[in-house]
Amino acid sequence: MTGSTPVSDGTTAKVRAAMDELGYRPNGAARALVHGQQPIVGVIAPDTAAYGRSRMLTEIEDRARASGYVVAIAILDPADADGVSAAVEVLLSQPIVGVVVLDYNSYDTVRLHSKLGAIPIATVTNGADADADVAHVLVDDRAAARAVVDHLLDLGHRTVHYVSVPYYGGRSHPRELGWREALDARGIVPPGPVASDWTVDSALMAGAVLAADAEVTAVFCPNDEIAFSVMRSMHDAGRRVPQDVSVAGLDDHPLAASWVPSLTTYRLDWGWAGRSALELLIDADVASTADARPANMLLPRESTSAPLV
Amino acid sequence: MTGSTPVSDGTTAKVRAAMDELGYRPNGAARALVHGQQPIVGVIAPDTAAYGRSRMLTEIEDRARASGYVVAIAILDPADADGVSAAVEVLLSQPIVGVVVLDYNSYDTVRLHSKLGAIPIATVTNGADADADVAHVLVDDRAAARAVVDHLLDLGHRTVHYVSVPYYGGRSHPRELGWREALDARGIVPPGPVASDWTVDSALMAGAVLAADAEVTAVFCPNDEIAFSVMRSMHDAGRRVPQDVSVAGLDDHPLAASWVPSLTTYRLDWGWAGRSALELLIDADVASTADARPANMLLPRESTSAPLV
DNA sequence: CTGAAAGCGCTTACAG
DNA sequence: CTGAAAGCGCTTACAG
Repeated sequence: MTGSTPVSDGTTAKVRAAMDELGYRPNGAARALVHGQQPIVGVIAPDTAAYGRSRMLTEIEDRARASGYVVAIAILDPADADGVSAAVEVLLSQPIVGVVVLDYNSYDTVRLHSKLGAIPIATVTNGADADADVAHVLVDDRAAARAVVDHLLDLGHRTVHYVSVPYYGGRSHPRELGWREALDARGIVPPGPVASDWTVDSALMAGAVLAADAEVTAVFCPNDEIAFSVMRSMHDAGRRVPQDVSVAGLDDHPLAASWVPSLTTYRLDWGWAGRSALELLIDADVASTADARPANMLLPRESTSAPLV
Repeated sequence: MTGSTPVSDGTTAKVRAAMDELGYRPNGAARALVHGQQPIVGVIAPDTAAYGRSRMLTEIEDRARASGYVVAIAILDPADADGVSAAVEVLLSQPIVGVVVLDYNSYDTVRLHSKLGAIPIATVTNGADADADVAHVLVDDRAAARAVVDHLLDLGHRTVHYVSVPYYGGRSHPRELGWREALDARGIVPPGPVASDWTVDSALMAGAVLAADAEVTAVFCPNDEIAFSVMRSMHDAGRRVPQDVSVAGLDDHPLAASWVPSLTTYRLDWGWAGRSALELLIDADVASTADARPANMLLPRESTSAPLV
């Protein structure tokens, strides 16, 4: 069956026939015992419903299955350190091949555990905590944010406001850094960001705060979902998008083009990121991913325009 | 360690200390060999990015982890029978506890394989192919659709149009059946549905067809994502929602309330469905799920109103 | 080519 | 309470 030893055709056929007749299926656990490893890769991520992660998960699973691996998933709140530890324990109770981490925040926690168990990990990072010790795929959030803010500035806005979201260890999100960089480059002092989290309700409130400020003519949101809610709040406050306020997001969510007005955003190739991270784990031939670099791009749409004079 | 045999406290402590020092972790494969089963449950679903399924997956994983199970996922196009078979093989190469099927369409395929391997399965079904032989959680799509269409009719619309989507074996989707039922109950002959699939582009085209028909004053869409696109097409054609055309969806997508106009829809408790399906697999005490019945409900919002006279 | 032994890392009886 | 044997279902050398 394994093909490791020459066997006559007749015998092979007889064995195969018996297998079919009995519905025989090799026991993966026994196999794993011998090989010392299960053909399983773990994925750890918070909230896989968010657009980027859901894309990555889909592509990881697809790529893994193509190579005969099963994907085991743990979805957790990275803030819950105990929960993360427990989940890692459950995952590592199987002699799995490695773990793909789709969350920057729980990154350190997982790395800790991975060291304990010597389990390989690969992570998708936006650069903030890239670490030469850990295999990672880089998604350049900062450059993407800069491109969006530059677009807004190029349209003639004097400044661009930002909705901030919590980030790893109290640091600034790379998208926030990109926003600051773009303003700094033109000698503009960044206005104070309006705080939000990743929920719809919180984003609606942040949007209301921005809508109430007559100075605001352009808003950059850290992702498209937040931008949708901000546009809603602008509408509720009677401020037209883009005539009164331009709003831009980041990711290119599937609904971004359907929204009224359609959302200006920046496409990030999350599918590529997920796939590449997985290959880091199961492929020796890592270099092959280098030339598959994604075509990220700015997508100007209806939600942004020059400010009214 | 297993607690199956009495051991003195001193010895227990020494063993624990040694475990910590060596970073010992029991080998799950060896354990599984003895027990004849891995603490793994499989999940088979197409496109986990869609709202309902992403909710179910999240809850399934959460519930499974709480009981010490790992969730192994296979994401596949149900139309691809060979792909489904292959994925099931990969999944079943592990002696897993069972499989939760989140897709009505691939249901039969999986059942076939599950019979071969005698692997228990639990499925989330909308009633169309409910089968007493298979453990299932019922999500009453038909009743939900009826409630939405009734709402539209109650507002005074003479009829309600429908965007149809492909379904299992060429049959009508239960949401389509609910739509027909509601119209039939009032003696209204259902207008021909406009065909679409689950993609944004296809829904936009269906919306354009409906927008071009001056007779159309109310549209029921099989889910919220499609409704969003239909609203976009209405806008592009210069038809106002809800003044000229009322549009309603089904699911209560997180963005439904943020959309402009906010979308009238019907909340389905997908989290409950996923969780319950998993419990069917790992809990002997199935009855406990019965009284946890979800509070589904109609959510009238801005996208629907009485027709202009 | 074929057959039988050893061993993967555990758990469960079963003697002491 | 402690220690050592048997066996879970496979794969890999190793004799014939």
